[in-house]
Amino acid sequence: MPHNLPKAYNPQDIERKWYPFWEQGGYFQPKGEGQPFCIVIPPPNVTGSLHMGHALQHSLMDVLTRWRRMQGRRALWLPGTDHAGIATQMVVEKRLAQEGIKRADLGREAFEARVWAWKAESGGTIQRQMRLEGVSVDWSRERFTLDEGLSRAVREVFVRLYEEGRIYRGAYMVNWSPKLQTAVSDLEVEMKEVRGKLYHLAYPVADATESLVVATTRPETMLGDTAVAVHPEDDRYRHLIGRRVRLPIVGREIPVIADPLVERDFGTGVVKVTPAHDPNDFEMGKRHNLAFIVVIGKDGAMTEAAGDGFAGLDRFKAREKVIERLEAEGALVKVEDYTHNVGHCQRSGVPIEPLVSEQWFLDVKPLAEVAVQAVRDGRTRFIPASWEKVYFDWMENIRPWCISRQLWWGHRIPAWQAEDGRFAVARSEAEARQKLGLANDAPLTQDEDVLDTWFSSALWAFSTFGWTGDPAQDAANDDLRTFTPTDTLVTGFDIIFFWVARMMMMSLHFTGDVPFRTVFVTGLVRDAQGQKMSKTKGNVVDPLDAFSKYGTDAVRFSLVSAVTGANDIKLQESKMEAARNFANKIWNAARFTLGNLPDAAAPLSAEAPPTLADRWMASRMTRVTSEILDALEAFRFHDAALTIYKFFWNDFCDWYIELVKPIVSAPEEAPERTAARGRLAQTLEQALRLLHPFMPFITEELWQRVSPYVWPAQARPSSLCIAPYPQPDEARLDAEAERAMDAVIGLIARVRNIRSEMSLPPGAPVELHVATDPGRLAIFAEQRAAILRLARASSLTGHEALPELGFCARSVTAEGVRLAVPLAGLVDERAERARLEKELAKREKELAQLLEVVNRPGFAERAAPEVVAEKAAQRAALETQLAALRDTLATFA
RNA sequence: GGGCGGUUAGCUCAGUGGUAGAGCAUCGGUCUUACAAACCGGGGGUCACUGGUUCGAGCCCAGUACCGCCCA
Repeated sequence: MPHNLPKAYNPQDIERKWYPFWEQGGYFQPKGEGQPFCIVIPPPNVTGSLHMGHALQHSLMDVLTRWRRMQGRRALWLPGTDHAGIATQMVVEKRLAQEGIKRADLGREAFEARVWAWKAESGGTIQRQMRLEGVSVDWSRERFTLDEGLSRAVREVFVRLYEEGRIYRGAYMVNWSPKLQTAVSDLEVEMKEVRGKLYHLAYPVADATESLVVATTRPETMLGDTAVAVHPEDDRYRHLIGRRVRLPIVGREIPVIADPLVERDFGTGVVKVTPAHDPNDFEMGKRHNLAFIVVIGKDGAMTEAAGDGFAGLDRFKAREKVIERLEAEGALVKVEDYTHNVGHCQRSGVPIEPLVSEQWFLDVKPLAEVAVQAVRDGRTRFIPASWEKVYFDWMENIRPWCISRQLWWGHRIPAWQAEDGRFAVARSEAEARQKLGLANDAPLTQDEDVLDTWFSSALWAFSTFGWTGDPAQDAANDDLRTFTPTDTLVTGFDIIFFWVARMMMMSLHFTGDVPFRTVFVTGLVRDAQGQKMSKTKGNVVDPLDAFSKYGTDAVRFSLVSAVTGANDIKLQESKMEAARNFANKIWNAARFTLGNLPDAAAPLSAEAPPTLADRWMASRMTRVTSEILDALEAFRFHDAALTIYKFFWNDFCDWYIELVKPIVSAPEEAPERTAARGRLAQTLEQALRLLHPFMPFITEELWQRVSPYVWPAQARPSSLCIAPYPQPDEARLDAEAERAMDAVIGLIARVRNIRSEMSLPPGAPVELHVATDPGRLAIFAEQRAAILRLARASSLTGHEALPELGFCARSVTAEGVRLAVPLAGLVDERAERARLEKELAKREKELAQLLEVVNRPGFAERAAPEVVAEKAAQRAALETQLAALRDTLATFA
């Protein structure tokens, strides 16, 4: 017995040892001359740790990469991490806060040093965890968004976009997070329904007795109102256009303007205009040359301009106070409950303050058009394709991207200002001086802001390969030439806008090609109840806990099996348990196989011809292999996983192993035994190769043990990861063997059913009589031993027609094979009669359903000929079965 | 308000227009020396609803209800 496998599969024992073997063996580096295959990883937060979403996506990427590598492709899965500006800075600030330190106390340089220190301390966690996942990434090509190379790419891209006039700087309305003290992009604003109030305020018209009533949800901004507006075609107010109203509390006189942006049916149809604090008002303010009065500062508190009694108050406190004052002045007409959507900072949760601020913007519109076209042309496709519409909709309504952040952790904007106030955007300080025509020692100050993290992520698909932007250098860059455009991106739908769309734009703009050919979109991993996992809910499942509980292979398999389209996945213990059981099944099938192999690990000769079971197995293997390949090519992960699961468990274990058992474990040496053992080893070996992308650890462990019996020593690959992925071999398709096996399996199943239904004692041997055509009888005769053993029969007698056998249990298989099991003395006749009636009823129902189809008017003429023929065959088979059952029942009367 | 997705067995979900499937759960029986994390057998479904197309609809079309997500 050339193995010492423990009886039960214990994942811990085997999962530790293979990753170092693979990594040290360099198996994950692209090799050879095969067609390249490349995936770049969505870079996780460098200081983060693994969650179930990673586990899902990494499992899928690993399936694809390992599969392609085994197919002989020059496969590269490039890993890396993201500096995650806001998230990381927040964590470090929180840690500093525990020491009672504020970021401002430290100053920029010291703070940055602290972040790097934190990165050094916590960094590496996710890489270690990824190794536990078994991901076949090439660590030698690992990248980090703040690496020198990637940073250079960021500067290059920034400078070029600036020179092209696509990046510009200016004071515009942005989404300001008073908590984070930075601008954020539109995407980082989450609209939340808020139950608030709608305040109706009366602004008296100057030199008149009437008032205009405006409705607002944010009365505190009235301190900064510089107009009220009505719709130009609103007859109710037409006469007031151009007049002035007096702002309560403040006393300022402001104009009544007409603007088509005003919604006539909102409130009274008159709106207050606060150009400095509302995006719509900002537009109106510009159109009508209104004054911009900033009454709310970046800290969310009222400014001096808000006036006495308000300056310094928090914006929400100020609201209360404004209301008090308005009420006192009699300007508060009414207050009603009002539910509306308010933008909140996605990261910190606080309400966003729209305010005007000096920021850097990227005009993405022209880039978006190119990126849309690439998907329309099919140069990049989304799977499922329905996401393309989402992508188009967003891209077609895209607005300038605010790319500057008032943070310290990130890529500092490559813009320098001279003492005279002029500034230059450049790749370096030296270049800036040159551009400004300054001396080498002239003082310059670099822009304080950093870039949105997603700006560097947008370059990920080419910056990671060492792109420089210099045509000569890039042409000489092997990796860049070989692996871009990459093949597949696997990512969540939640970052299609943040990341996928922006990579499309940047890659197309700077490399002239798409970043990837296919985007496979995944859903969210939710908890067993379908709730989104979150720390506050406490329902987060740590993948590492799942790995140690069920085994990494099992968790991976359960995740991959759950992937259908981009549907969300509910993480269920029962699914992981089932996968663990599957791993155990594989383990034990290998134990059986190895336990029947000789000590000498060498390929076994096959001097005996293949048995029916062998031919059937080979044929099934071929079919299953092509089904798996079809599924993988089409990203149907669930189908691929389920196909191999059913094949391994139902075909290989339940039938093939059971059928070869007596032969392979025969006590005496014989060519048949050697051949059977060899074929068993080959089948297992091939199945392990099919399974490897899904369950890398257990398959490597077992393959290392069984492959020496299959591969000649010189030809044997040193690892399963580089062994060839099975190819369907048409020559091994054997319809005849499949038909014969179906008959054998059908017969055994009928006998087992009789046994169980008649409650025959499990050990009681039964005599089995069968009647069918001579061809099948010959098959049964040949398979006699197997039938006797698996049906637990003591004898098998073939007949042309069943003879008089006394009291029997009788049945008929789907193929029309009649069978009888004499039961005299074992059970009473009524039980058998009841069983037969039940079966008869079942078949009659089937026939009735079938006849309904067949006899439908028009069926014969209009249905496809194959279908008509198939139905006819089914009908004949059913009628044969029914006749047999009725014959039998007649003997009871 | 616009768009997208979902509604199939007790639960979670598959399902290419041709007699509804899986895993778990359930019921009955088995320690049959690879595996009790297993084996053998069984039960369980007006495929949300209403129309339409078709010889034939879980699948295609239109609408309704409920649930979820995205965008405004």
